[in-house]
Amino acid sequence: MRKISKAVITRLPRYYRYLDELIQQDVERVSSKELSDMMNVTASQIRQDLNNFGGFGQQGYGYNVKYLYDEIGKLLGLDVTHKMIIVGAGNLGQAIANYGNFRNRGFEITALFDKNKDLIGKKTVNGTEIRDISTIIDYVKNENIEIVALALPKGPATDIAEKLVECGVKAFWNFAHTDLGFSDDIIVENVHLSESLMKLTYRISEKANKNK
Amino acid sequence: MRKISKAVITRLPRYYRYLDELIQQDVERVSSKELSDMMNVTASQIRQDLNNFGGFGQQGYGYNVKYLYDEIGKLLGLDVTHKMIIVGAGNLGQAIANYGNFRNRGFEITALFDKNKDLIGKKTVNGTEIRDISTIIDYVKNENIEIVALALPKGPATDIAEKLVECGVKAFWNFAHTDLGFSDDIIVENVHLSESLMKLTYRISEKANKNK
DNA sequence: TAGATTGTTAATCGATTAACAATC
DNA sequence: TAGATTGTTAATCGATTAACAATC
Repeated sequence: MRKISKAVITRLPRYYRYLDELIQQDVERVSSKELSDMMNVTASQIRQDLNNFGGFGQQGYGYNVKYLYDEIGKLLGLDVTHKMIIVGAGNLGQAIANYGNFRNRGFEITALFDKNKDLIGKKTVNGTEIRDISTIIDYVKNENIEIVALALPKGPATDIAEKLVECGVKAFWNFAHTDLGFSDDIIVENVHLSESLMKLTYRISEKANKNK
Repeated sequence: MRKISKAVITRLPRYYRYLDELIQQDVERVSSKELSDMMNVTASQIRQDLNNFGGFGQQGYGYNVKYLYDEIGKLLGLDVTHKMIIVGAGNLGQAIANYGNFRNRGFEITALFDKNKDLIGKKTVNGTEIRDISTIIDYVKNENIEIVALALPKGPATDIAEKLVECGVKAFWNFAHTDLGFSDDIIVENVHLSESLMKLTYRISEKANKNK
């Protein structure tokens, strides 16, 4: 299989979302042209993207919605369970824990961790316990945690992440305002909120300058 | 000025972040080569990117860190104040309101809105009041709000956004799990958390398959 | 002046779009 | 069978990298 580009991978979850909507509308089949109209991308691109992974469609028919949805789900690793913990039980950590759909899609959030004694053992978030961050290393080892969400400031996030890498964690969902500089075999998916907001304000100023 | 590509715009906040770190380390000048080593991009790309906007450097010297930082800040619209409200005062809305640095960077969060009577008028987040969502239209008109952050489920988010567009809002920071299908003069910056997480699990499965 | 490093042009690479034969 | 639409090759477009003259 040839190397899949980042651009293609970024589009997969979006296809998945639109297919989910079609399923909810009881739509059984869809052509690349129909999907292209809904999603504002070219039909050509949809067909190219999908054919990176295999022939999911059928000439003269199009794509079976449910089948394509399931296949993309498999590509995205949503057919297996992922054990995840959240480090940092502030608003952001709690928001992640509460993001309802995650559980339905095979994500199992087994614990949150924080250093705040007022939270540890005293509060649950969506039924999940908040544990003492000093116990995280043993926990991760024993529970075979696959994904660690980092919802705490960059200093402590970097420290914790380094320790966790040493004990075998291979995937981080990083909300801290820094790039964790690990080697390529450690997967880091960044969510840099402030950078997203800056893209927004860039576009605002760009528009303002145009109207001058 | 020629059309700036999305890829370039996405990189600007990242340059900005690294320059900020250099300032904090009292570094005065930096060459594209040095920056390229720090950031894992090519020096050529840095020079190309910056030259879309003007000659910020000096041959034989490199770039003055503070000057370049300020110039990129201006490009990103961070030299002016942006009035923003947050719709949805759940964990995510509160997390956004508490994201400390926003205020320092010229973002003024003037209110949160929610439909939950237990929150309205009863709680403040980082000093900001939670208001009744039924009052949002008048508020936005009177207060001249520029950016609306949508931190609520897709159904209500879509409804509210449509009403707000009618009364003149031009920019949304959208955390709802949907693409708001507005015309091009409405700026929408999406933060699709679940799609980010799926990119992560894609990479996990990809790696697992490779090792088979 | 010599050395360093930008700004910028040209070359390469990769991604998107167009076109159409294959085939359901 | 005829019509529709995919899968796939070829053409185009755009973004990244390389190279080097300009210049501080």
